[in-house]
Amino acid sequence: MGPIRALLSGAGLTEQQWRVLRVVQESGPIDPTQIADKACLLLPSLTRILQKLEEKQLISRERDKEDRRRQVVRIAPAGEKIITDNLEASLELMEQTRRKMGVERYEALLDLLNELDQIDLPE
Amino acid sequence: MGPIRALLSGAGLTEQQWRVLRVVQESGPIDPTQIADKACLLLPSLTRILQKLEEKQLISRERDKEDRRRQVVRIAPAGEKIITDNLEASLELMEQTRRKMGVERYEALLDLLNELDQIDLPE
DNA sequence: CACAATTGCTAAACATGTTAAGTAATTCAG
DNA sequence: CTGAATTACTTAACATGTTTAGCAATTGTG
Repeated sequence: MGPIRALLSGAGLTEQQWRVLRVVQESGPIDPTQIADKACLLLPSLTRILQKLEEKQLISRERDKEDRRRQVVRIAPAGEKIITDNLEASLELMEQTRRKMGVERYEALLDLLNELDQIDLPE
Repeated sequence: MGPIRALLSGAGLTEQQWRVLRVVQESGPIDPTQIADKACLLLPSLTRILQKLEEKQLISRERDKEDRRRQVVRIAPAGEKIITDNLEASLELMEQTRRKMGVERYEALLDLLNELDQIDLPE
């Protein structure tokens, strides 16, 4: 992730803030619990990240009207802009790593990591 | 690492503190730069960890007499005890994961991770 | 309906990762 | 030999991982 972090630091974002922003952008209005699930973050971490993103006005939050325990998170215009400004370069960097390592080996690595994750969860 | 963290929390240690302690125990008197290398830690992180381990009297530190920029870290008796009390269970937990995943797949995962590490470093 | 359990999130405390500066000791070039 | 690198750490600041508590809203049950 080193090169990607370098790219994002130019936009004033960390790796996780970027991941959360992308999840919100891709999924549309979404609640924090689902964001945490998709971005592989625990809720306490996400709480802080959402606070930062909201301060920077990259997202907006409001209470869910059906269930007032929940929130609805939406991406804000400034957030959209950061994504369009950086998504292409970010994907290219990932693609580079994938190619350098070899697509097959790369996929094998992801599979093995998922397997490890599955195996260790039940403990 | 979840189960191992649970084991170590009983001994009042974190995963990294344990890793550093083991490196010091295995290598004998050693300086922080080499510890950081073996334990895959950056020096700022290691500085704090050594401070904690020293507070707990699990290690001792002294200046190197040849080069006073350096330190020599040694394991203390209480540190030895923690290791003998926990090493076996810790190794057994790792072995379990290894077996559950399949020894071949496990080794393949380690190889692929090393490869990824090598590939991304030169960037 | 009242109350206990659950759910969704936040707060706080502690440990580490990461980067940038700072300090003291040592080395090296001119 | 002396001032400019370099080396070995340490400190500080910020972000996140992790665990444990806490609070408010909601749900389930008798």
